[in-house]
Amino acid sequence: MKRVSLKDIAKELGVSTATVSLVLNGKNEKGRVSKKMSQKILDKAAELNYVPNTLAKGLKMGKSRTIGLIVADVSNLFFGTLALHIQVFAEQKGYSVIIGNTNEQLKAMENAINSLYGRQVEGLIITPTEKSQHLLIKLINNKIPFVLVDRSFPELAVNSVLINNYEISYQSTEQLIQKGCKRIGLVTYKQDHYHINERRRGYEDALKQAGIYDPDIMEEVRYDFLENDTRKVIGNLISQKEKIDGVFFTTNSISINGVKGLIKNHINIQEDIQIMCFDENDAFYILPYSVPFIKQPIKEMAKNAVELLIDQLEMKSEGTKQVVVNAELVLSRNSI
Amino acid sequence: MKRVSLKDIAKELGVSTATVSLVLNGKNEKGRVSKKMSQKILDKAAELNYVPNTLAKGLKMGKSRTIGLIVADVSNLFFGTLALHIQVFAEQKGYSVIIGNTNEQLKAMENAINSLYGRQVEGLIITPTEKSQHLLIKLINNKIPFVLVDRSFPELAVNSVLINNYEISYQSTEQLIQKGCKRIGLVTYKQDHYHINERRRGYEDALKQAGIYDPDIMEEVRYDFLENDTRKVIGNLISQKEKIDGVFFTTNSISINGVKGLIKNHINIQEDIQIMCFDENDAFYILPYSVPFIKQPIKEMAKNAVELLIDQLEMKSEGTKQVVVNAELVLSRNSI
DNA sequence: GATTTTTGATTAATCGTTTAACCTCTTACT
DNA sequence: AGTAAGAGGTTAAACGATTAATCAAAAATC
Repeated sequence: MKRVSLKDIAKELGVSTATVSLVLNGKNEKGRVSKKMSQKILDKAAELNYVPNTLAKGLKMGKSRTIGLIVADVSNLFFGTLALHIQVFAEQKGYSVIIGNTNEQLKAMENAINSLYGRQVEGLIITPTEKSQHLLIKLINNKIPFVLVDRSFPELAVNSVLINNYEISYQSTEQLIQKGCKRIGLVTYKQDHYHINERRRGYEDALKQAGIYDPDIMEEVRYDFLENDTRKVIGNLISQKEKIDGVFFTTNSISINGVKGLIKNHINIQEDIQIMCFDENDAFYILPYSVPFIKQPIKEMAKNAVELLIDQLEMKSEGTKQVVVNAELVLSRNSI
Repeated sequence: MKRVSLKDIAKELGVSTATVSLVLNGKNEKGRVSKKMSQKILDKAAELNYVPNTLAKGLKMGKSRTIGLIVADVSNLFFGTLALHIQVFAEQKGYSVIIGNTNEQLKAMENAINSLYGRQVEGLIITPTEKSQHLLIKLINNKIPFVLVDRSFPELAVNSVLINNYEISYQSTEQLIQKGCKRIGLVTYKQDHYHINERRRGYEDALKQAGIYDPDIMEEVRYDFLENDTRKVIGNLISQKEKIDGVFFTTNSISINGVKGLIKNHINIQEDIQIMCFDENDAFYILPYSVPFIKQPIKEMAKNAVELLIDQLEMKSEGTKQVVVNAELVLSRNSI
């Protein structure tokens, strides 16, 4: 079925498209179009089921009312939830969302940016991949508004929405210490993401503060070999001559795999070893022992990212802004 | 920064936009444009960082190369994963994805359809809400190609990608029976979704076949009061005079809440009661006992949905097609 | 040398909207 | 009556791209 255009309505009514456009956009101030005609146009539009062509409008107006969202990982709950919340908030503000995916690949991020740019997005919300600073700088030079979420580069003055990675990690580690842990291991990614490193720094500082810092029980795993590497480092950790009594996992995926590894090695979580996990997971509510974890306020992050971006787009705001939302330390399973 | 258009390149080179367009689209067959000119245009385009305006092109060509994705629930891992896989497959085929969200609300689904239609999507992939048949019929009348995923309406001859809900549920229930369960309860949604009811039917038929069917231990929960209702019905189930020894949960969210409820009531899963959960969850890999569950092939569903839709768009296929992909019964936690 | 072909481009219309500028009647005012 | 103002529209250009039709000059053919 051919789509109904302004022209179709105009033709049926014997008026010009200008008149129709004026009426349908509520722009007939000062009685430019008569009541009667207005009504006829409105009626006809409804009758024909007219839906304006957003592309044409966007082309003419130079505004697409679309924002691009570039996320990292297809199969990660965190990004999925973030994406869908962003969509909801954006829609509330009258913007549509087109998504792009990087799979943590720099090249894919570049492609996504170009593709979305070609689709005339007015701005971008991005969870940048490692070493993507130059792409962001290009965006800045081209004056394309964007907001980073979840991750950022401290050396770049850009809009961002992050959680308090350092602080919450420090506090979480302190918790373990308060519980009596003396040798707290770490499992983190081997990479160069600021936000992950901040988590590590928080952990390290808490240990130093308590005087129990030991680099020997800090392990790194590769993103592309997460399962195997985690299994391996868990093995390392538990076979230390001086037994460890706690572990801090710096991401969701590491937490899951770390817990799996501990269980597989018949470690009794909470009795033999205390753990602290980054990110929420349904599993933590279900396990027969209480798993303390750091809950990221995903919805709030989404909200802030959308607002920050749209403020930029609508010129409500100048300069860059760094928003930090607080993660929450969930100790007891009061939800059960 | 003003976006670079064909016109800009043309002006700088002193040629017409037509020439530029021809070259940049590789349409200069039969030597319509000279080698030299071609190269100059290509170079200039690269120099100016030209990115074609997909909106303008779409307007002109009557093809947006965009598909709309309408999913149900923001915070559900299943849909998030589905959405992102669909995006990846669509991109591989040269299509962008715009997402809409229904939150299981009929009105929101209608809005989403209109919004996406206005954005000239060429087709839609939809997880339809309850009672949305009339919206789909409208789509059919307007000859807008679409594919339903995860859910469908058996009375409508439409394209769909579903899993083998009935069969896998039947088999899963048989498993419980084989394990020796004699009284297997059910927790499902109180609603009118065909796919969920098929799951129930599979469960029921398996019980009937085994001669242990009992409507008294089939419970329903409301979507909007999932947590409370689940807690309540779990209470009902475990306080039956004749003790139940198994439960079948028909969705992911019900499974999670159901397990929570059982644990809260100090039921010993696997010893006191066998369970069977619909949908994968990290939790099931981590629990100290093995939780059998039905794993949906989300990626395959996404792939099929995208292919089905694009075949329609590109006229490779006529009529409607119902694809059924097989879910997998995961019994042992061999992943740990 | 005249005509045809080929080469290498341009012109102009079009997609669906928007909007500044213009036009033509009525009606009102002095 | 003459003119200004208001009412109610229309015209036409523009957004950025595509493409059928056309054109001019050079090369090839007879």
